Amino acid sequence: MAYGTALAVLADPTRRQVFERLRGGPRPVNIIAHGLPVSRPAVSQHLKVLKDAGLVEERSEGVRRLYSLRREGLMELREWLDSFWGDALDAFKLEAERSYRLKKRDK
Amino acid sequence: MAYGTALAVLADPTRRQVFERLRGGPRPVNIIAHGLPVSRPAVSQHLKVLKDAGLVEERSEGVRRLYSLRREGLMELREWLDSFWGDALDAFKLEAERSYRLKKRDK
DNA sequence: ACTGAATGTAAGTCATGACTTACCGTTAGT
DNA sequence: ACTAACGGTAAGTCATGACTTACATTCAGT
Repeated sequence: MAYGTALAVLADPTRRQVFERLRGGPRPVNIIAHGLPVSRPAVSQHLKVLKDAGLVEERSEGVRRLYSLRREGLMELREWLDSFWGDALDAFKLEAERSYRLKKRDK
Repeated sequence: MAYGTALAVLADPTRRQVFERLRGGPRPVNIIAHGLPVSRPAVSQHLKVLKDAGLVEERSEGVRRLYSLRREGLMELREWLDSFWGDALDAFKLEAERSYRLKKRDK
């Protein structure tokens, strides 16, 4: 039931912002917190929650701790979502690929 | 940012149960509530939230109100999830299709 | 018209969890 | 060794939201 955890963890807007800031690659807490509307400790707490949920991983580098995305943590949630399209799934996949190609093109 | 709403709404386990009970087709509140660990009014409230989020739709039939899934309400969330696999998306799609075929086979 | 089934809504309670500030540990540089 | 930067943790506050019970509403059947 790990998709339930992922849902709960990503439901919080601030925590989702923290998560999204990791798209561009590993970042230290300092940088992640900069510009966010909450304090640095709050970001630390969010990162802990994200880490416990398997959505983020941590690597120590000297005094810094670099956090990065764990996309695998999203897999179960994705599969759960998929499960709502029964036999329509194939058609949906085609649609998803189409919109993906469109996005790719006008980049 | 409707995917944020979907995340928040589906984060609650009870509400998710309500949502999942609609997989089998439209159902009245009565039936949905039966067997759930909460009262019927609680289910009504959950259904309202789900409806406001566009995840569920309601059709009146006499004194009954039939609620059913709105899968389109999940689309934005799905696209947001997709966006985490950059160029690896194609590879992932193949993987998703593979596991889907497997599931289909041993049904 | 009355009754009962089905459901929404109001009001109030209570737990959870997202913050804050204060503090502590650890590493790097001088 | 001192100091400053980096970051995790403790403790306490406060708002949100998931429940409950009680009540109001609406339709179907007799």
